[in-house]
Amino acid sequence: MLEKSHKHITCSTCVGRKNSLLGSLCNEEMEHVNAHKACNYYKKHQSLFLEGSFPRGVFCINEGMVKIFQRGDEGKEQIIHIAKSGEMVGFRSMFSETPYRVAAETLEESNICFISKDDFLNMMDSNPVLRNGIIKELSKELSDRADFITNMAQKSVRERLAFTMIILLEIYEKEPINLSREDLANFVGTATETLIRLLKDFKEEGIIEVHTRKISVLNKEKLFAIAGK
Amino acid sequence: MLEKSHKHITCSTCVGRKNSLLGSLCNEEMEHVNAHKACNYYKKHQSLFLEGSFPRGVFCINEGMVKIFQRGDEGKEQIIHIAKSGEMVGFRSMFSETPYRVAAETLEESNICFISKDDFLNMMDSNPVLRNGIIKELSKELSDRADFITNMAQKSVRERLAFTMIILLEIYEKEPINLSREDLANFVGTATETLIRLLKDFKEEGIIEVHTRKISVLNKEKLFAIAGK
DNA sequence: TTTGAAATATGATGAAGGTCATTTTTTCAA
DNA sequence: TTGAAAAAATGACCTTCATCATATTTCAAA
Repeated sequence: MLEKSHKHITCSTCVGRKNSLLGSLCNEEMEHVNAHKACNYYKKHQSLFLEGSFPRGVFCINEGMVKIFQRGDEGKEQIIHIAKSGEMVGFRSMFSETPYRVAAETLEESNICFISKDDFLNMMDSNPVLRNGIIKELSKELSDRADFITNMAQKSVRERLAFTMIILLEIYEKEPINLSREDLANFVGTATETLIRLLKDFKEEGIIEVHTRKISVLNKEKLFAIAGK
Repeated sequence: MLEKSHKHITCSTCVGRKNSLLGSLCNEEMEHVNAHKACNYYKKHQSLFLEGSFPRGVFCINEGMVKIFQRGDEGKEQIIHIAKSGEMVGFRSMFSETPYRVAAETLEESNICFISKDDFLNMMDSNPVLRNGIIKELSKELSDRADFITNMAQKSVRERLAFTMIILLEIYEKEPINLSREDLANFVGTATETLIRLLKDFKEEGIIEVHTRKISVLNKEKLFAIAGK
């Protein structure tokens, strides 16, 4: 149930928390976060932060989806990651004490809480499990991005689309993939027209089914085969 | 001076240490590392670790250069990073407790020390400055890789070559860039033939000067202009 | 110094995919 | 419900770059 007002969202009942980096907090810590955080309802296409701005804390997604992207020289977006319920965004640049080099924007209406930099860093100092979880997460993402780079460099758009759809399948779980063609193209790293043509191919090959903008995967195995491994 | 035997390299006299993540160690910690680490001389093109193997510790480059790369489906390498004196490699996967998804290999003869996982993790537990340095480094690399992805997705090979040469300029400092055409192509993410043709263009445009395999940059500004920002 | 292998270089060719123009469909607010 | 704007789809065209073939140069070992 999406809370459309600015009402407070209680950490202890947050659906995403159990699988999140904050799952390790003790009751006392959680209560502290709960008392100090700010909760916000975001409409579709609202910005969390912009490239170039300075991090003031971390965003914790209660419900909804957020794209993390960079704008290239000609203004075209490259989506780096799509974050969903339970994930935290905005803490990577916070550690390096540099301006954001990526931007974040909701893909759908979302409830997102904000924990201040000080509160978060204090918790990290005092909670080794949280700390190690963060380090692990950063390391995992580094590996993911290495894969991303290699895919970009060596795979065809068709292969990358298949790979991207597998990732989106995990993000959207049972739901059909619900992204604009442009966002999907910007995730795959191609032109919108090319993406649309490839979606048509996939449709004709019986790999996917499309209802207006929503895409359902019918044949996951074929996707794996195309993506290569 | 490159130590060509397996002689011990003393941390306190290590040229790279002052700028390294281990710069924050106190004397006691440094002595402990010094007493427990293993030092090795590597020939050119020797492997530090392979994709799929399990991390047992971190490699600390005293002298030399190491390429970090992934092998794509057709066996073609994609170079993700080139590490030099003072840098540590191999700790990213160590934190995530997963097999390496990248491989590391020397680009030239090198002296590289090895610190065991336990020793390193213990230090991280007890030294907050080291810990924060690591987190900061991981975050910085995440940003760099986001740039890398966006470049791959949106820039032409010519633009990427210029960008890559700027990075290499920082790595090689005053020295001419000394990489095989194949490695350079695998860093830029293109075919070796295409890379060679572009180098010829750069040469004709007076941007670089080439002596056999060594490349000197004559006009850094032009490189920046081509790379775009 | 010679010789063979590896690295570098060049040429020819074609496919992948980007761009621009235009049409069709969907969405959303009035 | 309708009309306008945004999104999606299609077509035509052309540039970039990968691939394959082959030539030339460099390097190291005999």
